[in-house]
Amino acid sequence: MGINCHTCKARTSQLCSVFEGDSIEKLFSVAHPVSVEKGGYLLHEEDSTKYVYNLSSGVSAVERLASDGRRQIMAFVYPGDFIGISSGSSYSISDRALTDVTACKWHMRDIEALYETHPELEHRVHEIATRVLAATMDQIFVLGRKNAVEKIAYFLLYIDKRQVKYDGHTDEFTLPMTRADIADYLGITVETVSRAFSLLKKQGLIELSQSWVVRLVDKELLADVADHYGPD
Amino acid sequence: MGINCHTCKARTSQLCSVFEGDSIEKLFSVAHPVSVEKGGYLLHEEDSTKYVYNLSSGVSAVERLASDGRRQIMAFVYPGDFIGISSGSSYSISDRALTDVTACKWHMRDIEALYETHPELEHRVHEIATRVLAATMDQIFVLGRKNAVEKIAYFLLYIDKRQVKYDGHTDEFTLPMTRADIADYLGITVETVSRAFSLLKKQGLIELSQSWVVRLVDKELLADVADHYGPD
DNA sequence: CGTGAGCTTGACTAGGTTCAAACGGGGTGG
DNA sequence: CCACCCCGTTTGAACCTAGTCAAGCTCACG
Repeated sequence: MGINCHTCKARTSQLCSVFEGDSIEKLFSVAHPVSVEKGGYLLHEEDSTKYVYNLSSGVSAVERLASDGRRQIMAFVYPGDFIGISSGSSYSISDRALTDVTACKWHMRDIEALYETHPELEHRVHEIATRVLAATMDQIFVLGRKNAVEKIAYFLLYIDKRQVKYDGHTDEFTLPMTRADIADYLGITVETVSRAFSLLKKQGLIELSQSWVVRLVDKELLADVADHYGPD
Repeated sequence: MGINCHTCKARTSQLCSVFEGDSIEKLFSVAHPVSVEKGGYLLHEEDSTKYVYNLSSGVSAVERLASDGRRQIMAFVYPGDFIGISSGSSYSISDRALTDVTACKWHMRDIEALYETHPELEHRVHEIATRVLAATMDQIFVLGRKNAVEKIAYFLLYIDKRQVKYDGHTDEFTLPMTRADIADYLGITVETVSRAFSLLKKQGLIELSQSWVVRLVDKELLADVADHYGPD
């Protein structure tokens, strides 16, 4: 899998950054590198919650699937992000790779063993949980109280904050997720996502060179739209 | 405020139960009892995150208010529940008392000081955070992928699980929140909440002796409705 | 007994879903 | 190499769920 801490995109993540310089080997020595190809699952609902993951490369989606096929994506996961925070003995969520993905997997027991020599580690794990919670609260507001266009504007700014930019173009990025994924993240349908993209394009707030390559032309205005769009 | 650990409804909460018997005084001695009357706020968005709260009596609502008046309730808080898990230096949420409320307030520093003598305490705090996260994930699914009737059925079962029952009636309870609160929790309008209640009543799944006194007649069927309601 | 906040109900509207068709681009096999 | 096909996307039109606006009701409280 060729994961190397020194070149890893997650090197500066909340977890790994506790270990400076070569001491990172202490953490890496108990890590189990995993790689999953696009469409596969890093994590299944029914899996035991013994393990936690730190994404090294690629993008994945934390999702829940109902018996009748309705899907809800809880979060998109980027390099350095954490997966596996859970209560109970099995996850109630799955994690699907949107691109080919590599990650470090740890037995939670091994992480906890490092708490003694690196007390800061425990604080970080706790910090990660509260940060995830804060992001989740944002999403609750978006799902409950925003209309389709506001949701898409919010989504684009959210992705913009996290996504690696193309070399020259500061505001252009490639979406790793399909329209269906976006729809399932925002609680709307594919068609509505597509119509909202078209509308923002027509208004000149964004440009789409390919359907999955987005350029944010006017972030200020986009933020206004994310705040409020509609009559008056 | 007359809070007394021995009669407190939160005595068996995740936090307090770490201290058995009279040792609870160690926790209580650093607590600041607070009481807020119906409609008041325990917590404001702009407040510092130094403090955490454990509700002793009453019910409150964790909410976020947008500048244009849109409100989203993140959770209803019952005795024993925690408030104040947050990242950053100020809360991005408020907590409004739905009834008269009493709570224990601690400086987070004082709780952390107790970690040394009671290591279990730190685990509990962490456990609380992950539990809150799990509940929040449930809500995301509900907001994103359930229709109005499913939302109400889900809501009633959710309240049923947490709410104190009337002496004789095992399945009858009093709602501390208004229809508007329910609407803001589920991301719908007051009218839609009211119509869904009427529909469930007409179908014989619930009874309403007063608009705020609910009896769940058939929980099994209600659970089915919460899972799926609509065409086919 | 009157008042008002909260709840219910009705009629209409609108935003989003559903169903359907057409488009586009990338990959495969002839 | 090109044609074809498939998957994801876009667009259109009809439909429907939930929102909006408005009126009337209930009940606790002064």
